[in-house]
Amino acid sequence: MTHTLLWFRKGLRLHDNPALQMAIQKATRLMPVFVLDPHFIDPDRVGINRMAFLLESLVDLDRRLRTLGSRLLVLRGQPEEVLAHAFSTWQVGRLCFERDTEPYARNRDERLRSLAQKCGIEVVSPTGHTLFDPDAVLKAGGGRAPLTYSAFLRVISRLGTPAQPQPTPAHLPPPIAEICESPDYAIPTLTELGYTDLEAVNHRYPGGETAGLERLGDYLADRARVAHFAKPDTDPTAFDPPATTVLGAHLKFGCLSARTFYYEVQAIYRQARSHTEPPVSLLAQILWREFFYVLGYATPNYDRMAGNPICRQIAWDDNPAYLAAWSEGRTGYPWIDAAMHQLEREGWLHHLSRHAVACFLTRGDLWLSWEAGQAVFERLLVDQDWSLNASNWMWLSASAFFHAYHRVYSPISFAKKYDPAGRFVRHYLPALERYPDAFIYEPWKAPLSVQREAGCIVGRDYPEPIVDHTEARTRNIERMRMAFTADPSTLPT
DNA sequence: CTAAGTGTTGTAATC
DNA sequence: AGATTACAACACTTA
Ligand SMILES: Cc1cc2nc3c(=O)[nH]c(=O)nc-3n(C[C@H](O)[C@H](O)[C@H](O)COP(=O)(O)OP(=O)(O)OC[C@H]3O[C@@H](n4cnc5c(N)ncnc54)[C@H](O)[C@@H]3O)c2cc1C
Repeated sequence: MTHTLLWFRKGLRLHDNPALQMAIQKATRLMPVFVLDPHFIDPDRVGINRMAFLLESLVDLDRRLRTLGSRLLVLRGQPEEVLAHAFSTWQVGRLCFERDTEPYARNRDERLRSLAQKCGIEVVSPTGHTLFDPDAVLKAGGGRAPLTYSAFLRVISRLGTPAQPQPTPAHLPPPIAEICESPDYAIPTLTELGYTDLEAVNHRYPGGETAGLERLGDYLADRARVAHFAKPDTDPTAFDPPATTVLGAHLKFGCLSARTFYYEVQAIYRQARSHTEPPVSLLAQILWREFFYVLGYATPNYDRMAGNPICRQIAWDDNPAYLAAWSEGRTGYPWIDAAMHQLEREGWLHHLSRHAVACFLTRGDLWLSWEAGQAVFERLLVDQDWSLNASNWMWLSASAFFHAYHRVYSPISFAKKYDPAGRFVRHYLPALERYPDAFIYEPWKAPLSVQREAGCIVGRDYPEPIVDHTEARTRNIERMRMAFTADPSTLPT
């Protein structure tokens, strides 16, 4: 007779879930638990779209558990406290949870592990979130995380292919009788968690395993698009529908298994006459995720410049007015502002839009720290993912991985090649809706008569550009050059 | 050790 | 119109 507590954190799914598989091996009673940790429940730090996505994912998980004779039990409070209580009241003998390599999680899980062991509880914590065990990747790389993508691909090729996805169980052991129908463990509402503006929930694809698998199926149905997917050629201004999968949040919360994604794409490649290759292919995208997960695992202070051995040390400015203008989408550059409004409204941006706004904030125009941008993304992105967010911010700010700092995105010309008529800008910045195409990316250049005609006067109804891009770009490339020559001692050894 | 090859995704001017 | 080039010359990996 074994009472097993299965602790869901990420990995909010029943398909390909190693922790679940191990949990049911010996269990006579299975208690599937999610803990509402106050650390993650904070309307000031977690945007409403991501919280809504999480709650949808929990509702779906509960529904799926119930079809297998089980249910989700939501506990509220510090994980150590509420789980310690659960261990004793439910006579738990075994604790299973998916391994999480982020620093907060490693700390938390270490404490939980020793607590459980003190209570004589067996702890099982398999890898399930990534394609490979990050320790196995490190070992294959000689104990270091590769710093280039191609070196990373070589290293993982030594590991063979990722483990095959595990099937969804056909039935589950029930929880102990007293709590099967108890209303005490219900999934909360947004209001209960302190969110007030419920109208603002506007993410495009709902959360949950069911929705994630469905979205994957829908995207993969266009086999030619999958086979010929080339990331830099996808259109950042496409929004209805977006050009890429928008599966980031499902992958981050584990509603969708990375291995399932991997093998489903492989299946299409096998039937296609030809397909694209890394680094641009669709399969390559899930490998980028893997690459950055390993780096985040192996690198100290990964989400900061200070004390981060792979991050170039740069004397960024501190300018709260610029930062506010950027994060609130009022820089005076319509393409940048429209993207920031899309981020705020929907919690998602195309990869190249992320490039554009990140470059603008850091080395391109405003010369502000990537950490400030990371914090804004962390709050607003539905697919916010600790390793990926930090990695990509370092990339765009030329702090690590990427060094061709004279390649600066233009906030005027870049989006024009995709969307000369400015559909994207008009959609996300309705104030500019009636501008003629010729001025949609540079409204300040429109003659006053045109501005009046369009019903939007620059400086009154829409801001003047906060910096002159051409000047800022020249100056910042020079500053970059100095940062690159100034301090070679900060480079990794 | 040195040296050559390589690197997801820029822009603007030019032919 | 699509490819080529200047811009200015970097870091990491591997031979
Ligand atoms: C400044 C900046 C911050 C970012 N922050 C995040 C973040 O917090 N969370 C996040 O998931 N992605 C982040 N990205 C990476 C990338 O932009 C998104 O993963 C992608 O745009 C999400 O859209 P999608 O799911 O349609 O991507 P697709 O192109 O459909 O890719 C499928 C999946 O592959 C993975 N992937 C794709 N591109 C990358 C990449 N560059 N790095 C790592 N994994 C990748 C993601 O899991 C993604 O969902 C960031 C990029 C930048 C430039």
